[in-house]
Amino acid sequence: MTKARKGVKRLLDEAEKPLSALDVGTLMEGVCDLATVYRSLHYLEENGFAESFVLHCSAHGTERYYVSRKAPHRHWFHCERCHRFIDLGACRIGAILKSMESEAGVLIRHHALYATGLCEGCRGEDSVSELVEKERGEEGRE
Amino acid sequence: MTKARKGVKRLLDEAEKPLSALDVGTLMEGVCDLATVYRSLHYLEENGFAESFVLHCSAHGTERYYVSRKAPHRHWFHCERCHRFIDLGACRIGAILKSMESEAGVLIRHHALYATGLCEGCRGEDSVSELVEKERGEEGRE
DNA sequence: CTGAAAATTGCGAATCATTCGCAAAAAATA
DNA sequence: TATTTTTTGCGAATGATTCGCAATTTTCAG
Repeated sequence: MTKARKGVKRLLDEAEKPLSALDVGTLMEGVCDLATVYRSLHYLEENGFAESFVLHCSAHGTERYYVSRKAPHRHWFHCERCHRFIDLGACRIGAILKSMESEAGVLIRHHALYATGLCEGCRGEDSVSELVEKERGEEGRE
Repeated sequence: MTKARKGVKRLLDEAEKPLSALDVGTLMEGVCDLATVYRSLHYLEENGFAESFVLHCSAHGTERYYVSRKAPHRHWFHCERCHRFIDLGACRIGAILKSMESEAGVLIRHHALYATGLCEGCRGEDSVSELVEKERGEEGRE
């Protein structure tokens, strides 16, 4: 494994949250090129060292996020207000996926689950009423 | 509601699978511009008529897919080989999300769950052994 | 070790999905 | 029906990601 790949792998292994290619690119500044970061992420994902999911948020647009597969598969929450990831713990939907799998007659090889909303710190009265109000206004319209 | 938005809404309401902006754009050909399709999709999502998730696949790259919110929330499977969507049925992870929500102290307002793998038709012996073999080779390497 | 042969990088130029600016056209209102 | 407010078309940005290709590293056989 080359220096670039080792470096990217270590970043993912040590990260306590999903990293975007750009996050990794910034952390690898001076070590390797951004194109190499992308190629390394692909390499790591194809070889079972990492996995990714794509998330769209107002602050960062649509980006693909990577996490190490060193630790057991888990799921993430993304705050719509402060745009931070919060760990939702280990995957608990294995059984449900199994039954969906057999009912639909498919072979599931990967899955992605993430939730979005407001984190503990961001759901102060202001933010909540603000959002609820916004929603009320919008849903009402034709 | 304008003609363009009505048209896009009807397409989503009648679709039996998630549609990408490009899918919608093609179906709206001659009716309205692609930029308007994007704007209409945003309008529909913001106003509770539709919801979206982002999926990356080898055939179509990273695209955002939209589904109507007319029918109850459901989840989808995407075949890695024929790249078709298959309905996995109504959402069954409400309770799990609720517990994750309280454990993490967050307020979940949306979630996305999808699975990928091989659909019934695509997991013939050839394709499966091919994939398994590919994986064995890759996972082994350093 | 050591010198190919094979695989990976850097860099800059594409791509691709998506968004924007702005004047023209359509819809909501008075 | 005139007027104000929104939306649309079109073409030009953007932003993330990918590609081509020569230069550089790695890997490997000897």
